[in-house]
Amino acid sequence: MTDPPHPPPLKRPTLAQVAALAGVSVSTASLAFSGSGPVSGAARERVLAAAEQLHYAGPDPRGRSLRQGRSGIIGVVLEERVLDAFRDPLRIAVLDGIAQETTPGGRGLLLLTDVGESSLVMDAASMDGVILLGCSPRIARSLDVSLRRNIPAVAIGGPPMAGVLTITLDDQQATEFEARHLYDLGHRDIAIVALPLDTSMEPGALTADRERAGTIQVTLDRLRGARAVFPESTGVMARSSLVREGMLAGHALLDDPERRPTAILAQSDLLAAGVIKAADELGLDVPGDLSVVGFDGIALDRIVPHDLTTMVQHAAEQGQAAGQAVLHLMAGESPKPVHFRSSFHRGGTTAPPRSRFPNTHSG
Amino acid sequence: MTDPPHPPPLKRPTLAQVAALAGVSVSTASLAFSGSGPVSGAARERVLAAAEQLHYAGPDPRGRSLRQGRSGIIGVVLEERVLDAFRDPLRIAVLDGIAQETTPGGRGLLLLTDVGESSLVMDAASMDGVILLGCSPRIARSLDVSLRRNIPAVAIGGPPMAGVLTITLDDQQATEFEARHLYDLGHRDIAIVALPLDTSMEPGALTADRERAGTIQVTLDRLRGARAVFPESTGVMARSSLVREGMLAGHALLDDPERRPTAILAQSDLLAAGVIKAADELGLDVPGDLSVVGFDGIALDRIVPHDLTTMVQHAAEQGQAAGQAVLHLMAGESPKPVHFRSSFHRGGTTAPPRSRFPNTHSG
DNA sequence: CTGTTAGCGCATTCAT
DNA sequence: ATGAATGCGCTAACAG
Repeated sequence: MTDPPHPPPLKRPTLAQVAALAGVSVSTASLAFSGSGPVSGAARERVLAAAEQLHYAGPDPRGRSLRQGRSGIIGVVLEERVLDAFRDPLRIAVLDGIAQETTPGGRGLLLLTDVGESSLVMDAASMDGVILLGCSPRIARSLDVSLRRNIPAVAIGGPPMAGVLTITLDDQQATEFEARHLYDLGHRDIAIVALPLDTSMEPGALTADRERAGTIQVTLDRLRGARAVFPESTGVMARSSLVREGMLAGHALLDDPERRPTAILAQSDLLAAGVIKAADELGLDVPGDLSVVGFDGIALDRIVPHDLTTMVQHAAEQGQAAGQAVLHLMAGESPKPVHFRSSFHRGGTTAPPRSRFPNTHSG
Repeated sequence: MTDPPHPPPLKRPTLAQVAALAGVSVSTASLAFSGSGPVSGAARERVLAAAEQLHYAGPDPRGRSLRQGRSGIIGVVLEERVLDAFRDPLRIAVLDGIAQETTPGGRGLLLLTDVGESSLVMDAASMDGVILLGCSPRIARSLDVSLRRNIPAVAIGGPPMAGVLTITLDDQQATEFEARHLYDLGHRDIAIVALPLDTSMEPGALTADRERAGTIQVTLDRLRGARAVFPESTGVMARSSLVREGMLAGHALLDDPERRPTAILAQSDLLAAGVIKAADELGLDVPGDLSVVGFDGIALDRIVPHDLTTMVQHAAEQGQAAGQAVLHLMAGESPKPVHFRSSFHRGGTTAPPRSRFPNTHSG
């Protein structure tokens, strides 16, 4: 925060000046703008004319916000830089849902990226409410400030936190459902392509050590769901939810024909798309040689020509629910916690495993 | 704005209360927090202790912002709803560039979607500066309010507007360059897949009427560039920059073998990817049977297995430039206008057209 | 219908 | 090094 000492504060006309020019009191002028009180048509006319003449653009939000005790701004905390956060179509859909609910009524969304000196931002910004996207414990630090300010907070996913209305997701159960789907098809040797376990972790094999050090709830939950069916399953951790990352992971898991799993459970659709592309490059048929499931249910049908088997998340609705919840909290109400369930989409990327021993094929 | 009458303003501790508890004056307490003046270590200690005890989370941004005349908030105006705006990877990159430059120093980005009652938001939000993304004239209305408030404004692309520092792009020249590339390869019969001409326009054929009614600068500029080389060229207008839309457009242009162009100039890489997919579906070889160029230079190599010939825009840098410019304006300086040039990327999706009359093939 | 009064919470003079 | 006073621009009570 080493700005030049005093960025010259532009001089703007004030309501008092307008009132003076119009020959009315400030309160009358105020009413003329807000329309929330009885003002004679003539008075209003004069005020507006005076405003026009002075290039007065309406009440200054700063004064208004100080007086009213609210700013009309809702913060959205992202855990990554914008580029990474919005590369994920799911997150965009969530944000869109939030925007749909909250921006009517003259409210705005303040984007806060929780990187570096973000706590400064949370300090400096005046928000009426805050929505948290993403959910490592590091975020708790930022959150702490909001809570101390008594700013209503809503989180989507993530661990339950005191003072935060959390919109809960079924990551674990949903993944377990998928895993069971693979199990029921006959798969016994599956591999996982996981999302990052921690923001500061390098991608690589999914070792027990790294898992223990993991902090990102959604990754851990989905892992847990997979382990409920395949306790010994392992795999690789990707750097982020990107097709490219999925390809790298896919090659890591599939390049060696000796140790190929019969199915891969990817923790996002984009990762799954990458895995399928890797399989394509290796000449493997999906689902003939390899079953693949994703997670999210984003429209992927143009990236890979497959109809991906996945768990569909209702992202826009999650965003809307978060938006509604924070508005309710701001109004002093006590909205009930919401839980979202994913829906299973049986696409065309899963099938029974090809027998390892074609000659025992009892057909 | 029909909120319940009086959303109960949460009671938060004030600096005065902290000062009282600490046994110092408010000004001393203020200095203890801002650190911008001489305070004895002992006094600071006492103030911080008192703050801790009262759960005081630091100076309230509202009072501070009113007093200092600035809020630390930079507005970003989008012309569409979040979902549409951020489906475009280019826009995300631009936003990321903006964030990189502006969010250090404790500033936040306020997302303003210019839909519906947006002008309310521009009225209500206190911003120190504003950056405009997208550029239909409708935006001028929103802008008007900011300008009247003397809020520094920077636009990326779009028509020059009074009072706005515009970061100019070379859409027209860049498209002309691409068109000439196709011409030089021997193409004489090309079709255009255009971005929307107006936010309220249905997709369909690119007629002269619709073009005249077009309002979106970037689309018009790129059309103009194409026309500089192929004055008679026509094509279709897509609904937005999406692969799916590109496929629809591609089929519209390619399904009838009798009237197939030898090359398609798409106004975005995503549209180009869709065109290529449509060509694939029709059994057409790219670039053998059809040359395709895009625009933007986003990393597309995982969506279609082609290396797309395109004009690379330096999106992140554009965002950074806009961020820097608005910061300079806020500091009272007069930054110079910036112009960005796209770079031509010769990929593998363009080649000379196959002769229409193989038997005249003079090889 | 209109004007008067009184702060909202804070950073900043200018004294001491 | 500290404190007292001032007002940033506005809106909400209340009084007329």
